[in-house]
Amino acid sequence: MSPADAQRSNASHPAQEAVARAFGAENRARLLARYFDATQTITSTNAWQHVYRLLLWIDRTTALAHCYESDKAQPGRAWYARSLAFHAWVSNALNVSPADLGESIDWLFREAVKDLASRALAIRTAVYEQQRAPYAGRGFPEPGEDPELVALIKEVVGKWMTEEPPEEEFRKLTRRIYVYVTQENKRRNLVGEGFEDVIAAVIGRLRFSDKTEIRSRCLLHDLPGFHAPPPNEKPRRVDLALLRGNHRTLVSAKWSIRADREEQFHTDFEAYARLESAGQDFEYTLITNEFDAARLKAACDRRRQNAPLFTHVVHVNPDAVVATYGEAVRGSATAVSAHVKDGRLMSLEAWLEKFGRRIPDRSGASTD
DNA sequence: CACGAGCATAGTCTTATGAA
DNA sequence: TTCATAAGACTATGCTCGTG
Repeated sequence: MSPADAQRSNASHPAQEAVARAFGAENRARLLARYFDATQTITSTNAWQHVYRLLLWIDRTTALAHCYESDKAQPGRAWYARSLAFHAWVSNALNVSPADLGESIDWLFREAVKDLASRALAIRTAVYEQQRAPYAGRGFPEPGEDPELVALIKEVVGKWMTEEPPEEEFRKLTRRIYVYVTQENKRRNLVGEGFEDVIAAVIGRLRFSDKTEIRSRCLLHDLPGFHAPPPNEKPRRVDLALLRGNHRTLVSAKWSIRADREEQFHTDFEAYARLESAGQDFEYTLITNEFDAARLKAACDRRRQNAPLFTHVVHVNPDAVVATYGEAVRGSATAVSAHVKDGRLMSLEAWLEKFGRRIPDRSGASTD
């Protein structure tokens, strides 16, 4: 946190008070501190549970835990069955009923947006009146006017209405619906950077035998043993960097993966390798919550020259992927279950365990 | 404080491929 | 022909930072 950030953040802020940037680094850190301070045990084994409690959410169109693109997860389509299986698996693993899962997950988003809705609906009345004044009396539409949506509502529930609501109330309703629906689009930022934050927070709270320094979204050349890029090249950032002794792990943390974004894995690594200045190996590890078998397979198999691109490919919980695909395993899913079995697709737990055990004295030199 | 550029996050939508 | 999978393109959004 920079001095300016520290100055802005007021320690006496009550938890519910409005914050300037609900999804910003400062507020995420504040919320995560609150969450983890109230959490007794954080272990490699339950790390994935914290990830899901904090970040996983319910897809409103299916009312099931989100694991795949919404359009392919609609009732009757292939991923609806898998979404059901995933929902069942998560509920069971978190020890809540399928009906209550929604209240047990998505903590970070639900906390961050708590006062966003009311702020989105708020109108600075004086300014608003002034803005509309020149057009007064000309029948200009009011904000929230949406005859089609109103017609839809009336069509479905109208017969239960004892009287016709005033137009103004319908405008309030349509505005609230709009805010509610579009709120979902704001999730992406929080999931993405929040994923990095949560992993960093978990690692920071695990008791490793060796001290580990964790940096989020830092510049590559601020890490030991990396050059600054030439002036005509933009500086590189690393999602997550773990430093321990002379051991450097660069982590790419992606909640989900798409083909076009995969290309970046390669160009990022190419830059990292080219700008390496210490003449020593570094790890390049992917952590993801992607559920698509083909994308996971591609990440596991992706190569650079004569070696796998990623030192490790880590999934929040591969058991969830296996359970989601269920019995009907074919195509890429076959390869993925093989990768799970042979450890190429690692669980977050296994990766944290492995990381916690490693002692960086490969050279045999004294660490004193 | 307002504004915009630039970067970054992710999900959604569209098109291509291949198998039944 | 139909459908799921796979690959790729596109979009909605927020934060940070610099500028006026």
